[in-house]
Amino acid sequence: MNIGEVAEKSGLPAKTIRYYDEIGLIHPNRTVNGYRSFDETHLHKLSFLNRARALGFSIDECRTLLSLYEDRARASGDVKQMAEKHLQGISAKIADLEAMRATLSDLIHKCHGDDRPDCPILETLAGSKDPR
Amino acid sequence: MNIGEVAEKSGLPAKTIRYYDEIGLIHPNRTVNGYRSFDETHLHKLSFLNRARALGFSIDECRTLLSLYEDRARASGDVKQMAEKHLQGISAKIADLEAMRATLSDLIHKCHGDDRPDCPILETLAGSKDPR
DNA sequence: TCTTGACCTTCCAGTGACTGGAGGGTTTAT
DNA sequence: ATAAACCCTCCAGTCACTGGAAGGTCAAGA
Repeated sequence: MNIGEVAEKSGLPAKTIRYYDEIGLIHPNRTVNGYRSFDETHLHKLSFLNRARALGFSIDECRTLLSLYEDRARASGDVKQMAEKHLQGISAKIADLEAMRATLSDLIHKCHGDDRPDCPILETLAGSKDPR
Repeated sequence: MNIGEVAEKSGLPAKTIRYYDEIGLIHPNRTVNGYRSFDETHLHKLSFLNRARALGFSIDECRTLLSLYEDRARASGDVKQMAEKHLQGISAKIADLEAMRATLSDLIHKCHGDDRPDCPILETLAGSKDPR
């Protein structure tokens, strides 16, 4: 398979696949003309990467996950631990964003939003009012 | 005020304040020795920026917010519109992260997490099982 | 056979918003 | 006089791509 085909099948842009090659996440063969050549195993790995990235794992975490995946003697506990740590990070981000959303939503409700210049949003940002 | 003092008062690192100067968000004066010199107005703007950034506004959005703040004839509707659009972005991010969290949490529950190698997390990433 | 268009290649630069560090000048206190 | 605590600029790195330039390759049609 050339890069275009594997890109379509894996769902990853060709650019991204070249990048994954560059940073050593995958090791496609090369044909005589210099084109990258992918087999089913490569496609499988790329799909794996696509799913792991969609779950928010970093490239480094993906590297670890891939090596765990390829290690037939791995302990599922190792994977679970990684996933749990990652889950904590996601939960923390959600909490941050929810705090932002609450504050912002509150400010939006307080702002009449017409042609007049007085605006609780700006006033809060300026520090003249408490954001809660 | 020197940069150290205004950094402490505004809550922003000195490095960040230099960066904001570089990209033209603030325009401190300079003393004869070349040090940046800040007054209350600068401090006020920096605190404004700190709060706006904490609410997740991008630097470009902050630039707009600052100019709206300084425009005595602004319409609060403009600010509200910006804030609403931003709120939508935040809500979208939360939704994405919540979907990740749900999938990940489910996978974690399914993984026994011991010394044995079989692991539903890796199996799902590999595509052999449906993540729902 | 020639050409066109769709592939593929590498390399370089840019994104956002900082952050770290090197290398050096200034000020303040002892 | 010197040491600590400031301040300065400039450069490189972060993360995970993404866009674009400049050019080689291949398959199909006229």
